Amino acid sequence: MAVPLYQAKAEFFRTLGHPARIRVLELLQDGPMPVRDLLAAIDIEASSLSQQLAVLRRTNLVTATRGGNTVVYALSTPDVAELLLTARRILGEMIADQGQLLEELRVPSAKEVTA
Amino acid sequence: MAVPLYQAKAEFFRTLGHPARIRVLELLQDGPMPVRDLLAAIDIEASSLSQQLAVLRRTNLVTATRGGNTVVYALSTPDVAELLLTARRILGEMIADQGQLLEELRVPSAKEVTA
DNA sequence: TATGAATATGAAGAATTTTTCAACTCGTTG
DNA sequence: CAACGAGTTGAAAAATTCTTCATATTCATA
Repeated sequence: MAVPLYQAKAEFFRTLGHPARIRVLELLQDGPMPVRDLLAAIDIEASSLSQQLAVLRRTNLVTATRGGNTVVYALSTPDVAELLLTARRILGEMIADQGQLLEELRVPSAKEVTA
Repeated sequence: MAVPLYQAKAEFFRTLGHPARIRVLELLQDGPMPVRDLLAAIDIEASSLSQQLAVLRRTNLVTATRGGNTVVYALSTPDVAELLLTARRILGEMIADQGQLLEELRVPSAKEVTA
């Protein structure tokens, strides 16, 4: 079953399209981290985190290695960090533009974006 | 209702996570294009394309301007093209790695990726 | 103005993805 | 070896997203 490239791309982006998964990737930018720590940082049920980690593993965005009792995750390539950076920049600009627009229109936003 | 940044990011990626939407963005990289042409290029029902265009509009990734009887779409910022480029590169590398792995293992892939 | 072409929208059902909960695997330690 | 802690997995229910189809809009033109 051949998968056209544009569909592969869509799948790729879709795997980035989940809050927990994004957070995991961002945490891993600073280096490998055991599940325990991810769990502490993300505030989500252990089981749910595992599921999302499984998604990231399946798509080869991260790797997991078991050390004794704990499992340590890491980005499988630093490129991911770069992609996140680009996305962050674009999002920043888009939000800035919107903010500017809102400013111009003097309309209070119903849904503000914070850090 | 405040939206935390990591959630905004997830939403952003999710809107890229659909084959038709990716195709639209890629087609628009070469410049603005009327719906008619998008429709001809994408092979999807007109109504369905409209829905996806609406998603892209809502997230401000594209802009639509009506000229007489036709509506022309355009990327709202060239940054989007850059993001797609980065993603394309990463995907290429990831697929290459997988291909290499498969090669090493001499295992035929069940699901090949083509252009 | 009536008709037609291009595009958009609303709503219902179909399909996918998330969440949740119980059960399970692996090492560790008592 | 039994009991425990760390993670993972499977399956069903809950939530979201897609497709589809009928109906609207909007402009052009007969």
